[in-house]
Amino acid sequence: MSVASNGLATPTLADAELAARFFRTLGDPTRVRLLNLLLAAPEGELRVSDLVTALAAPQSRVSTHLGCLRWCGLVHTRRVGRETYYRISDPRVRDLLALGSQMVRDHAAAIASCEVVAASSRED
Amino acid sequence: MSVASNGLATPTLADAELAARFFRTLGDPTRVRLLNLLLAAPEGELRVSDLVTALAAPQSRVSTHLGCLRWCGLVHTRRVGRETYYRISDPRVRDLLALGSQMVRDHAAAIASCEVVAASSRED
DNA sequence: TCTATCTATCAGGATATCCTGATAGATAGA
DNA sequence: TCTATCTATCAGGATATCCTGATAGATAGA
Repeated sequence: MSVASNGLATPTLADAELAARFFRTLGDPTRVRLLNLLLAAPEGELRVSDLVTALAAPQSRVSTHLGCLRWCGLVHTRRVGRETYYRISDPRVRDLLALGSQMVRDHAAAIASCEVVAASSRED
Repeated sequence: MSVASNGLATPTLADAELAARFFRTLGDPTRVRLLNLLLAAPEGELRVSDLVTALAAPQSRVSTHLGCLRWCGLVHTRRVGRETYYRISDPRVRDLLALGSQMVRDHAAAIASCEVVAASSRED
């Protein structure tokens, strides 16, 4: 990252690609729900089976998305016997989701109808 | 959105879908770069042609992504003759990108190698 | 040891997202 | 009026992302 003459950071293309990839990690409803469930968990952690129940989604889908979140460093795991406990690993995840949710509230109508990039050839 | 017994907000599925869609808006490197350029612009705004030059990207790509950002309410525009000026419309965009960049710095290695969901059948 | 349970991962297919090059509408200036 | 410029949008194709159902490995308990 370089610093422009106005003092603002100007990320490089590589920085932008990483940032975009990072935001895409938050760009799936199942992952958002998983993170919210973990953030709201009384002990701060839940097992895969708890999350499957809470989401009412197929176990394979839950595990795959948890794997994504884990790989990207947003959650970490603790294995006990045949169960795996998941927990948010970075407190900023909460801030990020809160900020996102807050903005969504203000732009809800626009975002709901917003097609990413190509807005034409789909009925949606 | 409902509020759980522990006082934490538990977004509904619809909320999660909106939030995910919102984060996907930030999930493309071209859009991240456009937002960063606008945030760093001296007057707070730039024309499409300025952005095309800065990104060294095809004009159609720049315009399409700007259209996406505009549609989702992150930027707004001002037309002067045949030129269009773009400007960040919500100050929280800066906070969001800053928070994201900060987290990326700490998780860079993981995120760089992180495949979203399906991690197997691609060489990348 | 044998069986049920928990989780991670794969295969195959569907859809969303993105790209490039071309084009059309509007406008400025000659 | 005529031409060059600016921007938005489209068509067609490529790739990324996601889904479901099946399966394999590990472990607990009978």
